[in-house]
Amino acid sequence: MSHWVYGCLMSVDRTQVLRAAAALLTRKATATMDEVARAAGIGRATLHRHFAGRDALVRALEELGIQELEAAHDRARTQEGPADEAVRRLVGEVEDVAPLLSFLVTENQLFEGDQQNDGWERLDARVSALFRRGQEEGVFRIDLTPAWLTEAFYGLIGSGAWAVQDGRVAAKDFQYMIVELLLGGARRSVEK
Amino acid sequence: MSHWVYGCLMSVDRTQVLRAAAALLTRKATATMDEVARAAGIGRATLHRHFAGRDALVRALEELGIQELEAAHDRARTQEGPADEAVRRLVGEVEDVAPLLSFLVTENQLFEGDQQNDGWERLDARVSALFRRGQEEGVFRIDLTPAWLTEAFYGLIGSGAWAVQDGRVAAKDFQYMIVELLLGGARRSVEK
DNA sequence: ACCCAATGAGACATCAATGTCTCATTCGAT
DNA sequence: ATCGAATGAGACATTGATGTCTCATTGGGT
Repeated sequence: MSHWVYGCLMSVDRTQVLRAAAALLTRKATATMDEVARAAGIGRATLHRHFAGRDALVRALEELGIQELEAAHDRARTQEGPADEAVRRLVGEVEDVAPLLSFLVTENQLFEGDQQNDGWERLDARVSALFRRGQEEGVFRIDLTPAWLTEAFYGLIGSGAWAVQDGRVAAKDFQYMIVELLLGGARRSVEK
Repeated sequence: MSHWVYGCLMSVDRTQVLRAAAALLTRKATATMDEVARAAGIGRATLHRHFAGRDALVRALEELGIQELEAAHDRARTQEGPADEAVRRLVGEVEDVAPLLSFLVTENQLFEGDQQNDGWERLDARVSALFRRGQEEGVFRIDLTPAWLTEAFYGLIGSGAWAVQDGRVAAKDFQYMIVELLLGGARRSVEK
């Protein structure tokens, strides 16, 4: 009586389950394991066989997110060319991971600093280094610290992801809106 | 054997309980009712007598946050003077409510759009109107929509609040960092 | 000095999510 | 065709938070 959409037995695709989980948890962060399982099209028992518990699932999502973010950094080649153009490329490459990133950032704030994944530090360091490089090359202003620019970067990515999801911003404008605000600000500049 | 810090019986100060709850939930959004009660220095039963349940508590916090934000708007006189200066004043006035605002925004994202508090629409409208005014007066660029600028405003406020709480940004720099990034962006402008 | 409203502490039932287990089923590999 | 590994469905116990209740205590108001 059941109907299988595609591939029903033998070896559940772990990555595909993670993507389904990310898609759901991104929209509803409080979704239960049962809901995640249904969203992934598998049984709850099977979900537990692959991920020991909710924590394990979230950590696996963390791994996935970190991997994709590092890949985005690599693709954006953030160490090459003018820093502002590198930021633009980075935002563009990060777009697909933005909702997942937003979820993970919120989730991380709940963790009381006990055991953080090292990946975050590496990513923070890469973003921070990009802004620092921009400052040293005279492209970015020096009165805003790299730490704050990094924080703002994540914040705007998250805001952009939510705005797109809620339909307040068109998906095609995601990169432009974020980059223009992050680099140029809201004030109308005289020149340009 | 017990020691009362101040006022131990008769008529718990509702506002003070809300402030304690806000202070705790801001740091740990998943705190239980029991933890909230302890943080407020009252019994769990008493907490339940004043707020029917967790939902009621969060809604009361929403009311409090909305009231304080509207008060901040009033104090900032966002309809007077140049729009960019009005934004600067607004950020300054909003600073104290920032952590609570951050918590409520996250909490609201979980609600599946069922019953939203009207206050948010009013606040959104005020912020949005400020940015629109700035555009009409030629102070703000017109290629970034007021809706996005509003979203970014909230996002940066939240990022700033977390950055301060985690010690990545000094509390005294809160207003400056947010305003400068929001209005001027990270790019170093030629003039100025 | 008395009374009563409000509190704190704790017992209790309830509920939802979790994690574990069993068992029949189904397909892939041999 | 057969075997076996992995699955789905569901039962079950457990845990943690919630909401309700009782009762002794306290202190302000009269």
